Amino acid sequence: MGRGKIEIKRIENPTNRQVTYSKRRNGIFKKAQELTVLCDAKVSLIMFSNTGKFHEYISPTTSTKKMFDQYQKTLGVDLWSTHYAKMQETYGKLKEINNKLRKDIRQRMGEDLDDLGIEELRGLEQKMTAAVTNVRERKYHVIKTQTDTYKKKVRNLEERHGNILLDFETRYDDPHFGLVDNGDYQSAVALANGASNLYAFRMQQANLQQTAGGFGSGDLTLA
Amino acid sequence: MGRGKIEIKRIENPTNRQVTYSKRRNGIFKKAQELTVLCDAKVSLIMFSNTGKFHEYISPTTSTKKMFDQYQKTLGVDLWSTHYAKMQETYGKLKEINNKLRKDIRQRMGEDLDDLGIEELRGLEQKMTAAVTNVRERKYHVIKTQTDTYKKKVRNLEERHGNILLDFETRYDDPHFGLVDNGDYQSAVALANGASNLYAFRMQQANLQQTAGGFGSGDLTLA
DNA sequence: AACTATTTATAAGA
DNA sequence: TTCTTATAAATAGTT
Repeated sequence: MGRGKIEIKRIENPTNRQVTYSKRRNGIFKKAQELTVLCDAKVSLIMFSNTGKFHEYISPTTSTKKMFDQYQKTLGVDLWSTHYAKMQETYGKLKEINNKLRKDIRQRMGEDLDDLGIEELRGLEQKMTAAVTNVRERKYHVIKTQTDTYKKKVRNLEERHGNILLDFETRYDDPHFGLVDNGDYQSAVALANGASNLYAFRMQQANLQQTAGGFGSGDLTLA
Repeated sequence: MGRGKIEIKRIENPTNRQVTYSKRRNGIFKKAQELTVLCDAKVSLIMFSNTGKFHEYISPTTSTKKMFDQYQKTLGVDLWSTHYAKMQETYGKLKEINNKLRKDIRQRMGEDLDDLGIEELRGLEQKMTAAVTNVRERKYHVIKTQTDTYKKKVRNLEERHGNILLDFETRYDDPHFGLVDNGDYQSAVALANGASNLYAFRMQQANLQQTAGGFGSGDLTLA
């Protein structure tokens, strides 16, 4: 349909090809639109030129996504559905695992035991007993570690106070040294209350060791 | 392009519409194919008639899926990606939950306790101890139930055998009755071995009660 | 991008 | 659906 008949084969001249592409693209789009209107059809027409240029016609009554959904539905399955199916499958498996894990936990919580037989119950009890032992041991370990830490801190404190007291006593022997300006208020008070209180003070610190054996989280440093 | 010019508007006559659809469909497919060849383009043409009939043209150098991937790539993003992303997100959450559940289980198994503080360990131990108690109680319950069941069965057996023996003894008193044809082989043997064995046989059945107190799952019915 | 000779598509009818 | 054919529409080559 033109000045001359053409053979339907690739147009080698790039300019010609481009021009023909442009003209025929318009033509086919018009046809698509006419078909849509005349026959009340839904048409999706997507084209990429050999240079990668994108053009599309889509009937106004639909959308490209709808067309593709319908396409997949019509052709039964594939395209993305396999991907979808795999995702769904994965999802299902994850959920299943999730449920099993939850059930396991519930049983370890002593619930949902109705469908366990005696052997299973016995095994569960055994495992749990062993586990409790583990937890208990770990607890003791942590307690011990923490206690040791406190012990060390207390020992450190005792040492420092011992030194302070020693220092103090030394300075006490030296009447030229200002007492209160030492800056250690407690030591000063202790001194003021006499020698017996010095021991009490020491003991007070030492007693911390036992108190610290508990689970308070205070940090034992000098104020 | 026909015997008469037509207005581009929906063809109301269904037959005419169908005929036109068919003719023009061929036409547009031919155009698409020519465009593909002449201009080295990629064309995807998908159509649904108003009656839902599906037809498609796709350039031989590509595929519908490829066209759609390219379509999505060209138009930036979306279409399925949002759906995908949501699924991926859901997966992530499920996986995370599963991991937490697993960790919980591991801790209830007495493992992976390193990052628990004393309070947590103490709580865990307490919960587990309570749970073990539950399991143990359930176990005892099941054992008791099963034992009761066996007891009943045994009692039933004893009764039946008591009756059989009684019956047997009665018949034994009646010389007109054929012994072996009774069909009860054991009873017959017991008889053959004398009265003391009758007692032993009775005891053998009674002893089942203790044996059945264990956890064998055999069904205690007469052979 | 416009022109136009010519080919092609197709509306109506069979 | 397919064929036919008069006519409308598309477009190849040109400007």
